[in-house]
Amino acid sequence: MKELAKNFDPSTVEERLYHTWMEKKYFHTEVDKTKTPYSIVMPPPNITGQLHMGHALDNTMQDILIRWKRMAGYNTLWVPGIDHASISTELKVVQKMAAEGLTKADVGREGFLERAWAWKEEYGGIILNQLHKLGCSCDWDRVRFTMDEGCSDAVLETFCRLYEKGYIYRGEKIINWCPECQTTISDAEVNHIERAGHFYHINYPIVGSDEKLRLATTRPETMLGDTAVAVHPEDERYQHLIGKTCIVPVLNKEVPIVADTYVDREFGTGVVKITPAHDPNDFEVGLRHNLPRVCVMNDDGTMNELAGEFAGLDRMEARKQIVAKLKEEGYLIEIEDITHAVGCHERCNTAIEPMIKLQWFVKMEELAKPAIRVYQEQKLKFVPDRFGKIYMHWLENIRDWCISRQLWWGHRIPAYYCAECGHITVAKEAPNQCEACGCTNLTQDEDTLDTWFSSALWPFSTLGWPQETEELKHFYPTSTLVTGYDIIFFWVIRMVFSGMEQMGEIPFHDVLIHGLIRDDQGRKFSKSLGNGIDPLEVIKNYGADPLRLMLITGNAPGNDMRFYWERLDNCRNFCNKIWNAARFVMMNMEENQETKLLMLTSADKWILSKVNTLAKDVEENMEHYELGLAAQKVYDFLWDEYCDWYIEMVKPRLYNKEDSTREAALWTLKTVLINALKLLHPFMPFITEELFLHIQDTEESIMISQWPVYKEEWNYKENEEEIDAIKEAVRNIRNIRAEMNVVPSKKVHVYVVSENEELRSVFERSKVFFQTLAHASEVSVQADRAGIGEDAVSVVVTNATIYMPLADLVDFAKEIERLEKEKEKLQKEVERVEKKLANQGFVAKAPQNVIEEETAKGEKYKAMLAQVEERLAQMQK
RNA sequence: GGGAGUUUAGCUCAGCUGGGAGAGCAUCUGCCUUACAAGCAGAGGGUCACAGGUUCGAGCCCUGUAACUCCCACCA
Repeated sequence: MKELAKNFDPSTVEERLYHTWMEKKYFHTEVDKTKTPYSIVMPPPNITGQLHMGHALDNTMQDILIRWKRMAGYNTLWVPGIDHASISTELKVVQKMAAEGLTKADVGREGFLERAWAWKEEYGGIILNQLHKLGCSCDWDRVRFTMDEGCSDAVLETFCRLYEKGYIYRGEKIINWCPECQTTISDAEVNHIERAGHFYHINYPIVGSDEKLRLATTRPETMLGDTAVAVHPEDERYQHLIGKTCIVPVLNKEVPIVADTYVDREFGTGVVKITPAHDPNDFEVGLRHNLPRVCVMNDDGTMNELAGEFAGLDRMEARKQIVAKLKEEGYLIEIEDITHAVGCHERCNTAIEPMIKLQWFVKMEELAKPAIRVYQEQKLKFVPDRFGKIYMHWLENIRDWCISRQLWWGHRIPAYYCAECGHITVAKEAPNQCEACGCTNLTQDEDTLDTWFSSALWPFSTLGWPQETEELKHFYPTSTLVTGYDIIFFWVIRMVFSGMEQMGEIPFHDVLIHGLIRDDQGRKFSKSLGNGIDPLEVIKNYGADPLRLMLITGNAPGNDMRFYWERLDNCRNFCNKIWNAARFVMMNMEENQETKLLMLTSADKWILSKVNTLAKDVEENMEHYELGLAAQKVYDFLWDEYCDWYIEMVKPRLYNKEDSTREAALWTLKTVLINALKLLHPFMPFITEELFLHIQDTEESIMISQWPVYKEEWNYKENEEEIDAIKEAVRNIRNIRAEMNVVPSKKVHVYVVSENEELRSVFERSKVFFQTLAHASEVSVQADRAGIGEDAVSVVVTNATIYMPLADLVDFAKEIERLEKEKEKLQKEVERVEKKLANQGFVAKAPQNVIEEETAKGEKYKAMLAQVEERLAQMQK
């Protein structure tokens, strides 16, 4: 048996153990139809990112589930992977090129893609290696990338299928345009940020009248694209103007005054300028009234030639100059300061410009229906359930998904345009000729797909789809998806409708949602605040196990949590605690033990019973995804019950080599520890494995050992009660001693007086515990207080009174005072119970077991009260 | 405008289906007891945001109020 170091040092074990696990292929899975499948696909981290606390939490949770199910005998599969993250990566590569003085135009599409792939090769693997450090037990033989051959095939297949069914279409619609990134973005990528702005009140003169229409706008530059002014059809103030025309100032253009219910009569003056090319609502109004669309902006956010004298100016500069001109010409009435929500690109925070462009869309209405249905039918379950509402709300209000991006890094849209007839051919393989006119003059669409288009297929593309692989048949639908609530819109929803459409089945049964990790002040981790904490740094200083335990405990599912170094200290200390407990057990074990008939004592049976219950409780928590509660229970068991009580109780038997129950103690120490380590393994894989290997003196890993289950033969209820009585007595003695400042080195004679014969025999057998745990010099168990001097302090426990002669230390008056207080307390308890039991409603309606419990409590307190009273009577004599 | 979450010990948070309030850290006291001072033994500290209601019984369920946080949303 190898000696253990005095303290746990993660750095010496983690790398070695992980290496062994990899070498022995413990993470690898083959389809095994004899076992129940349990599968998880990892939310693929972006190749641009680095491992942050969110990843650490997300993957720890997945690893816990996988390790648990693996030990419990399931055919477990955890597929790791990475995401090409089209826009983020493209921006990174562009930045990198900029440092070399190059632009995308300089290197061309091919050259750019070469650089992007090089980026992927360089950085893509880094984050996956970081997951090794966390201890993740994913099947590394199955690593996938959203742009690898299989995933790309799945993307093309999906695109073609959706196109054939009419779900994908190309259309000229108003989209979100980022002038900075020069691409479209989806609605989900727009953040509405409250910003200070101005409300510009402007007069639009009516043609053929002296009247003016007063209206207000936050974006005066868009008036250059105005093609109408709208009022509510039932607004009495403007009835006479409907159908007339007015003049757009500065531009001096005549536009119609239309009536549309979109206008809110209550808001502002009830008059709205209509710019169909630059506002989603105006676009709709324009459709209804057949208005022309005038786009006055270039892709880079500058004004175009239709902006007349403002052409070439940036939109913000144009705004200033237009306002100046309005003022100069007397059209500007007022500038009001307001704060309003401005749509911004989540990647670069640039204010997005709604623009009309010809883009590719996914028609969502029909696709959303099955996704709604599976939730309603409870086939898809969210944990915690409240996130299901967010999911539903989004699906019920879904709009068509703009999927084309003006980027190069990504899946290129498989649409080919005919130069002769304009026909669009959509096909997985580049066609040789136009399917309409047969000519060969075809060019492929320049755009790529939204990065989430491929992520949406992840649960089945990683299992081989569109091929009908064994893996796909066996592991789809996957079991659990673990992800943060911030990604439900982007990803979860799209996976569900994609799964339903392509596979005809949900992609996963349960969606386990977690919150965000924040800093100790509750702020989000962010680069600009510089408050980020690198998980690798934590692992280096504390170890992966403490980090994992810290992330998983002390926080309710779905809630955000704060990162506290103090909690990490505590988790590290816990590691050291169990390390030393194991060290203690091993120090006492001998080589070549003979297997003797085990003589289990009450203490042994008590702790076996406890670890047995623990297995049951942990299992139950795990099944409900209450991972933190499960971990907490193992923690409490090991520290409180096993270390602080059991090990202390067992020491005398170990130190006496002649003790006939020594073998039983060692066996129990080992058995219970092994069971607890197994229960802890999913949470803290490294330390549990290291200790397991040492204690068992084996090569066989804990990660493929059998998960503990509840055993009826370890149910020792009576022994539990017995030890509980001992613990109560010991605690009370310690309490008194501490209160009276009796130092541990001062041994005291302890008298236990009880009328209960059975209890006396329990205490009689347990004298040693009073000696070791309560520093008793001698223990006398008797039926009455014969022989106990008057100078004793006393304490009342269930069915017994304990006396300790402490002659010089006892202050009679104080002692009486203490007992009076105790009496008062007990009287209150007795009253409380009696009142409850006298309540007819309670007796009639409360469940039987509750009534029984209360009755038992009442009797217990009454007995204790009698004991206290008796003792007081003695003292007052 | 709609929706969700939070409010429990000095701090950060648990508390699973309603049956006498918990942890870690911090504070105080005493211990270097041959597994662990990253430890052991003890102590103090909470009208569970507020107001009603349901119930024999509410931190937990219902209604309302307040404060904070987040998400969604086209009010120009």
